[in-house]
Amino acid sequence: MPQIRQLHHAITDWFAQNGRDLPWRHPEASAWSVMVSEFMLQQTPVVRVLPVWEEWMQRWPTPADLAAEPAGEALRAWGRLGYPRRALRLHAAATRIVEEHDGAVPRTPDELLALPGVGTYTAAAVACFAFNQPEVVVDTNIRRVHARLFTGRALPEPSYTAAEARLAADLMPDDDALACRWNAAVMELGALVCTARSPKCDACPVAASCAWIAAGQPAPHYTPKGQPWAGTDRQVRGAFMAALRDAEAPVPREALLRADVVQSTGAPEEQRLRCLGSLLADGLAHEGPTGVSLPH
DNA sequence: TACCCGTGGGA
DNA sequence: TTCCCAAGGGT
Repeated sequence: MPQIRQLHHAITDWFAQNGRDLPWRHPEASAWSVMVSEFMLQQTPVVRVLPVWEEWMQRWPTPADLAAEPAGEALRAWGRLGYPRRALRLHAAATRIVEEHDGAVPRTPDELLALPGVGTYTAAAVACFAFNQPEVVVDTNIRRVHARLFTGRALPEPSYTAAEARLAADLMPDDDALACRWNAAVMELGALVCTARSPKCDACPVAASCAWIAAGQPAPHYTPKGQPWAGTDRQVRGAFMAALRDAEAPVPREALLRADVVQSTGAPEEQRLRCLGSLLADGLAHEGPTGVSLPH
Protein backbone atom coordinates (compact mmCIF):
# COMPACT_ATOMS: atom_id res chain seq x y z
CA MET A 1 0.00 0.00 0.00
CA PRO A 2 1.36 3.41 -0.90
CA GLN A 3 1.81 6.06 1.72
CA ILE A 4 -1.39 7.75 2.74
CA ARG A 5 -0.04 11.06 1.53
CA GLN A 6 0.33 9.66 -1.95
CA LEU A 7 -3.32 8.66 -1.88
CA HIS A 8 -4.32 12.10 -0.66
CA HIS A 9 -2.48 13.69 -3.52
CA ALA A 10 -3.58 11.26 -6.21
CA ILE A 11 -7.26 11.50 -5.35
CA THR A 12 -7.44 15.23 -4.61
CA ASP A 13 -5.48 16.00 -7.78
CA TRP A 14 -7.88 13.83 -9.74
CA PHE A 15 -10.77 15.70 -8.08
CA ALA A 16 -9.33 19.07 -9.03
CA GLN A 17 -9.29 17.99 -12.67
CA ASN A 18 -12.43 15.89 -12.86
CA GLY A 19 -14.80 17.00 -10.12
CA ARG A 20 -18.20 18.20 -11.27
CA ASP A 21 -19.01 21.88 -11.18
CA LEU A 22 -22.00 21.60 -8.84
CA PRO A 23 -23.61 24.86 -7.67
CA TRP A 24 -23.56 23.95 -3.99
CA ARG A 25 -19.79 23.59 -4.26
CA HIS A 26 -19.30 27.16 -5.39
CA PRO A 27 -17.44 29.39 -2.90
CA GLU A 28 -20.41 31.74 -2.62
CA ALA A 29 -22.85 28.90 -1.83
CA SER A 30 -24.46 29.57 1.56
CA ALA A 31 -24.46 27.05 4.39
CA TRP A 32 -28.21 26.83 3.96
CA SER A 33 -27.87 25.96 0.29
CA VAL A 34 -25.37 23.24 1.18
CA MET A 35 -27.72 21.89 3.81
CA VAL A 36 -30.63 21.82 1.36
CA SER A 37 -28.47 19.97 -1.16
CA GLU A 38 -27.52 17.38 1.45
CA PHE A 39 -31.15 16.71 2.32
CA MET A 40 -32.09 16.37 -1.33
CA LEU A 41 -29.12 14.14 -2.11
CA GLN A 42 -30.06 11.57 0.53
CA GLN A 43 -30.70 8.49 -1.62
CA THR A 44 -31.31 10.65 -4.68
CA PRO A 45 -29.04 11.14 -7.74
CA VAL A 46 -27.45 14.53 -8.45
CA VAL A 47 -29.10 14.95 -11.85
CA ARG A 48 -32.56 14.78 -10.34
CA VAL A 49 -31.66 17.10 -7.47
CA LEU A 50 -30.17 19.93 -9.54
CA PRO A 51 -33.34 21.53 -10.98
CA VAL A 52 -35.27 21.24 -7.71
CA TRP A 53 -32.39 22.70 -5.70
CA GLU A 54 -32.19 25.67 -8.09
CA GLU A 55 -35.91 26.31 -7.64
CA TRP A 56 -35.66 26.08 -3.86
CA MET A 57 -32.71 28.45 -3.66
CA GLN A 58 -34.54 30.97 -5.82
CA ARG A 59 -37.67 30.72 -3.72
CA TRP A 60 -36.24 30.17 -0.24
CA PRO A 61 -32.70 31.60 -0.09
CA THR A 62 -32.61 31.46 3.73
CA PRO A 63 -34.03 29.17 6.43
CA ALA A 64 -36.39 31.97 7.47
CA ASP A 65 -37.86 32.13 3.98
CA LEU A 66 -38.78 28.46 4.09
CA ALA A 67 -39.94 28.55 7.70
CA ALA A 68 -42.33 31.37 6.84
CA GLU A 69 -44.34 29.12 4.54
CA PRO A 70 -46.58 26.15 5.32
CA ALA A 71 -44.91 22.74 5.29
CA GLY A 72 -47.25 21.80 2.45
CA GLU A 73 -45.45 24.26 0.18
CA ALA A 74 -42.16 22.48 0.87
CA LEU A 75 -43.84 19.16 0.07
CA ARG A 76 -45.26 20.50 -3.17
CA ALA A 77 -41.96 22.02 -4.24
CA TRP A 78 -40.22 18.76 -3.38
CA GLY A 79 -41.94 17.38 -6.45
CA ARG A 80 -41.00 13.85 -7.35
CA LEU A 81 -37.65 13.67 -5.55
CA GLY A 82 -39.01 10.86 -3.40
CA TYR A 83 -39.04 10.29 0.37
CA PRO A 84 -41.22 13.39 0.93
CA ARG A 85 -40.70 13.18 4.68
CA ARG A 86 -37.31 14.73 3.92
CA ALA A 87 -39.12 17.88 2.81
CA LEU A 88 -41.17 17.86 5.99
CA ARG A 89 -38.04 17.49 8.12
CA LEU A 90 -36.17 20.15 6.18
CA HIS A 91 -39.03 22.55 6.79
CA ALA A 92 -38.99 21.62 10.48
CA ALA A 93 -35.22 22.10 10.57
CA ALA A 94 -35.59 25.56 9.05
CA THR A 95 -38.12 26.44 11.71
CA ARG A 96 -35.79 25.26 14.45
CA ILE A 97 -32.90 27.22 12.93
CA VAL A 98 -34.99 30.37 13.06
CA GLU A 99 -36.20 29.71 16.59
CA GLU A 100 -32.99 28.48 18.18
CA HIS A 101 -30.11 29.75 16.03
CA ASP A 102 -31.24 33.21 14.96
CA GLY A 103 -31.85 31.96 11.45
CA ALA A 104 -28.26 30.86 10.84
CA VAL A 105 -27.36 27.24 10.10
CA PRO A 106 -25.38 25.99 13.13
CA ARG A 107 -21.80 24.94 12.50
CA THR A 108 -21.06 22.24 15.04
CA PRO A 109 -21.91 18.60 14.33
CA ASP A 110 -23.73 18.30 17.66
CA GLU A 111 -25.99 21.25 16.93
CA LEU A 112 -26.60 19.98 13.42
CA LEU A 113 -27.40 16.48 14.68
CA ALA A 114 -30.11 17.92 16.87
CA LEU A 115 -32.02 19.15 13.80
CA PRO A 116 -34.75 16.93 12.33
CA GLY A 117 -33.60 14.94 9.32
CA VAL A 118 -29.91 15.41 10.12
CA GLY A 119 -28.04 12.22 10.95
CA THR A 120 -24.37 11.37 11.27
CA TYR A 121 -23.60 11.78 7.59
CA THR A 122 -25.48 15.04 7.00
CA ALA A 123 -24.11 16.67 10.17
CA ALA A 124 -20.54 15.90 9.14
CA ALA A 125 -21.16 16.89 5.53
CA VAL A 126 -22.62 20.29 6.40
CA ALA A 127 -19.87 21.00 8.95
CA CYS A 128 -17.28 20.05 6.36
CA PHE A 129 -18.66 21.35 3.07
CA ALA A 130 -20.41 24.46 4.39
CA PHE A 131 -18.03 25.46 7.19
CA ASN A 132 -14.77 23.84 6.11
CA GLN A 133 -14.35 21.88 9.33
CA PRO A 134 -12.33 18.66 9.19
CA GLU A 135 -15.11 16.23 10.10
CA VAL A 136 -14.96 12.59 9.04
CA VAL A 137 -17.55 12.23 6.29
CA VAL A 138 -18.65 8.74 5.30
CA ASP A 139 -21.34 8.09 2.74
CA THR A 140 -22.14 5.16 0.50
CA ASN A 141 -19.61 6.28 -2.13
CA ILE A 142 -16.80 6.59 0.38
CA ARG A 143 -17.64 3.24 1.93
CA ARG A 144 -17.44 1.59 -1.49
CA VAL A 145 -14.11 3.21 -2.37
CA HIS A 146 -12.65 2.12 0.97
CA ALA A 147 -14.00 -1.41 0.56
CA ARG A 148 -12.34 -1.81 -2.82
CA LEU A 149 -9.14 0.08 -2.17
CA PHE A 150 -8.29 -1.45 1.22
CA THR A 151 -10.45 -4.52 1.83
CA GLY A 152 -10.54 -5.91 -1.69
CA ARG A 153 -14.27 -6.45 -1.71
CA ALA A 154 -16.56 -5.30 -4.51
CA LEU A 155 -19.07 -3.69 -2.16
CA PRO A 156 -19.25 -2.85 1.54
CA GLU A 157 -21.48 -4.86 3.84
CA PRO A 158 -25.02 -3.52 4.31
CA SER A 159 -24.31 -2.32 7.84
CA TYR A 160 -21.71 0.31 8.64
CA THR A 161 -19.09 -1.09 11.02
CA ALA A 162 -16.86 0.46 13.66
CA ALA A 163 -13.86 -0.74 11.67
CA GLU A 164 -14.97 1.31 8.69
CA ALA A 165 -15.38 4.39 10.86
CA ARG A 166 -11.90 3.88 12.28
CA LEU A 167 -10.42 3.45 8.83
CA ALA A 168 -12.11 6.62 7.56
CA ALA A 169 -10.78 8.56 10.55
CA ASP A 170 -7.28 7.17 10.08
CA LEU A 171 -7.31 8.21 6.44
CA MET A 172 -8.13 11.85 7.18
CA PRO A 173 -5.34 14.27 6.24
CA ASP A 174 -3.72 16.02 9.18
CA ASP A 175 -3.87 19.27 7.26
CA ASP A 176 -7.28 20.80 7.98
CA ALA A 177 -7.25 22.66 4.69
CA LEU A 178 -6.88 19.37 2.84
CA ALA A 179 -9.34 17.40 4.97
CA CYS A 180 -12.56 18.67 3.45
CA ARG A 181 -11.21 18.44 -0.07
CA TRP A 182 -10.25 14.85 0.70
CA ASN A 183 -13.77 13.99 1.80
CA ALA A 184 -15.28 15.56 -1.29
CA ALA A 185 -12.69 13.95 -3.56
CA VAL A 186 -13.22 10.39 -2.33
CA MET A 187 -16.96 10.86 -2.54
CA GLU A 188 -16.65 12.13 -6.10
CA LEU A 189 -14.35 9.28 -7.06
CA GLY A 190 -17.01 6.87 -5.87
CA ALA A 191 -19.73 8.72 -7.75
CA LEU A 192 -17.92 9.02 -11.07
CA VAL A 193 -15.28 6.27 -11.30
CA CYS A 194 -15.51 3.72 -8.49
CA THR A 195 -19.21 3.17 -9.16
CA ALA A 196 -21.27 0.29 -7.83
CA ARG A 197 -21.78 -1.20 -11.28
CA SER A 198 -19.31 -1.04 -14.17
CA PRO A 199 -16.57 0.88 -12.37
CA LYS A 200 -14.22 2.79 -14.68
CA CYS A 201 -10.98 1.44 -13.31
CA ASP A 202 -9.08 2.64 -16.42
CA ALA A 203 -9.79 6.20 -15.29
CA CYS A 204 -8.98 5.62 -11.62
CA PRO A 205 -6.02 7.53 -10.16
CA VAL A 206 -5.33 4.84 -7.56
CA ALA A 207 -6.04 1.67 -9.55
CA ALA A 208 -2.42 0.61 -9.12
CA SER A 209 -2.89 0.31 -5.36
CA CYS A 210 -6.44 -1.06 -5.35
CA ALA A 211 -6.88 -4.25 -3.31
CA TRP A 212 -9.99 -5.20 -5.27
CA ILE A 213 -8.16 -5.06 -8.60
CA ALA A 214 -5.23 -6.93 -7.06
CA ALA A 215 -7.66 -9.64 -5.99
CA GLY A 216 -8.95 -9.99 -9.55
CA GLN A 217 -12.10 -7.87 -9.10
CA PRO A 218 -14.18 -10.54 -7.35
CA ALA A 219 -17.91 -10.16 -7.96
CA PRO A 220 -20.15 -8.71 -5.26
CA HIS A 221 -22.26 -11.09 -3.22
CA TYR A 222 -25.85 -9.95 -3.30
CA THR A 223 -28.02 -10.41 -0.27
CA PRO A 224 -31.51 -11.80 -0.96
CA LYS A 225 -34.05 -9.26 -2.14
CA GLY A 226 -36.08 -7.11 0.14
CA GLN A 227 -39.72 -6.52 -0.57
CA PRO A 228 -40.82 -6.17 -4.21
CA TRP A 229 -42.03 -2.77 -5.31
CA ALA A 230 -45.36 -3.44 -6.94
CA GLY A 231 -48.15 -3.48 -4.42
CA THR A 232 -46.13 -2.02 -1.55
CA ASP A 233 -47.37 0.65 0.79
CA ARG A 234 -44.58 2.86 -0.50
CA GLN A 235 -46.02 2.77 -3.99
CA VAL A 236 -49.52 3.50 -2.75
CA ARG A 237 -48.37 6.31 -0.44
CA GLY A 238 -46.44 7.81 -3.33
CA ALA A 239 -49.58 7.77 -5.45
CA PHE A 240 -51.54 9.58 -2.74
CA MET A 241 -48.84 12.21 -2.41
CA ALA A 242 -48.77 12.76 -6.17
CA ALA A 243 -52.52 13.32 -6.13
CA LEU A 244 -52.26 15.79 -3.24
CA ARG A 245 -49.41 17.72 -4.87
CA ASP A 246 -51.49 18.17 -8.00
CA ALA A 247 -54.63 19.24 -6.14
CA GLU A 248 -55.25 22.95 -5.70
CA ALA A 249 -57.92 22.46 -3.05
CA PRO A 250 -58.67 19.82 -0.40
CA VAL A 251 -59.79 16.57 -2.00
CA PRO A 252 -62.79 14.82 -0.47
CA ARG A 253 -61.64 11.57 1.10
CA GLU A 254 -63.81 9.38 -1.12
CA ALA A 255 -62.55 11.11 -4.26
CA LEU A 256 -58.93 10.80 -3.14
CA LEU A 257 -59.32 7.08 -2.47
CA ARG A 258 -60.56 6.74 -6.07
CA ALA A 259 -58.06 9.11 -7.68
CA ASP A 260 -56.61 7.81 -10.95
CA VAL A 261 -53.01 7.63 -9.74
CA VAL A 262 -54.15 5.75 -6.66
CA GLN A 263 -56.38 3.38 -8.61
CA SER A 264 -53.54 2.65 -11.00
CA THR A 265 -51.61 0.96 -8.20
CA GLY A 266 -54.26 -1.70 -8.08
CA ALA A 267 -54.17 -1.58 -4.29
CA PRO A 268 -57.22 -3.01 -2.52
CA GLU A 269 -59.46 -0.75 -0.47
CA GLU A 270 -58.00 -1.94 2.82
CA GLN A 271 -54.48 -1.02 1.77
CA ARG A 272 -55.55 2.37 0.42
CA LEU A 273 -57.22 3.18 3.72
CA ARG A 274 -54.20 2.07 5.67
CA CYS A 275 -51.81 4.14 3.56
CA LEU A 276 -53.91 7.27 3.72
CA GLY A 277 -54.09 6.82 7.46
CA SER A 278 -50.34 6.49 7.74
CA LEU A 279 -49.76 9.62 5.67
CA LEU A 280 -52.08 11.56 7.95
CA ALA A 281 -50.30 10.14 10.99
CA ASP A 282 -46.92 11.07 9.53
CA GLY A 283 -48.01 14.64 8.94
CA LEU A 284 -47.51 14.32 5.21
CA ALA A 285 -51.20 14.96 4.67
CA HIS A 286 -53.92 16.82 6.55
CA GLU A 287 -57.62 16.11 6.74
CA GLY A 288 -60.04 18.98 7.24
CA PRO A 289 -63.80 19.44 6.92
CA THR A 290 -63.69 19.68 3.12
CA GLY A 291 -61.19 16.92 2.47
CA VAL A 292 -57.53 15.92 2.43
CA SER A 293 -54.69 18.24 1.46
CA LEU A 294 -51.00 18.79 2.00
CA PRO A 295 -50.35 19.99 5.58
CA HIS A 296 -50.61 23.66 6.54
C1' DT B 1 -30.94 -4.43 14.65
C1' DA B 2 -33.97 -4.70 10.98
C1' DC B 3 -37.18 -2.53 8.64
C1' DC B 4 -39.58 1.20 6.58
C1' DC B 5 -39.64 5.25 3.82
C1' DG B 6 -40.25 7.37 -3.04
C1' DT B 7 -38.72 7.78 -7.48
C1' DG B 8 -36.60 7.17 -11.85
C1' DG B 9 -32.88 5.56 -14.76
C1' DG B 10 -29.41 2.38 -16.38
C1' DA B 11 -27.49 -2.30 -17.16
C1' DT C 1 -38.11 -6.94 -18.36
C1' DT C 2 -36.25 -7.20 -13.96
C1' DC C 3 -33.30 -5.72 -10.70
C1' DC C 4 -30.06 -2.68 -8.65
C1' DC C 5 -28.88 1.61 -7.14
C1' DA C 6 -28.70 6.70 -5.67
C1' DA C 7 -24.42 12.41 -0.91
C1' DG C 8 -29.54 8.42 4.75
C1' DG C 9 -32.60 9.03 8.72
C1' DG C 10 -35.88 7.45 12.14
C1' DT C 11 -37.79 4.03 14.94
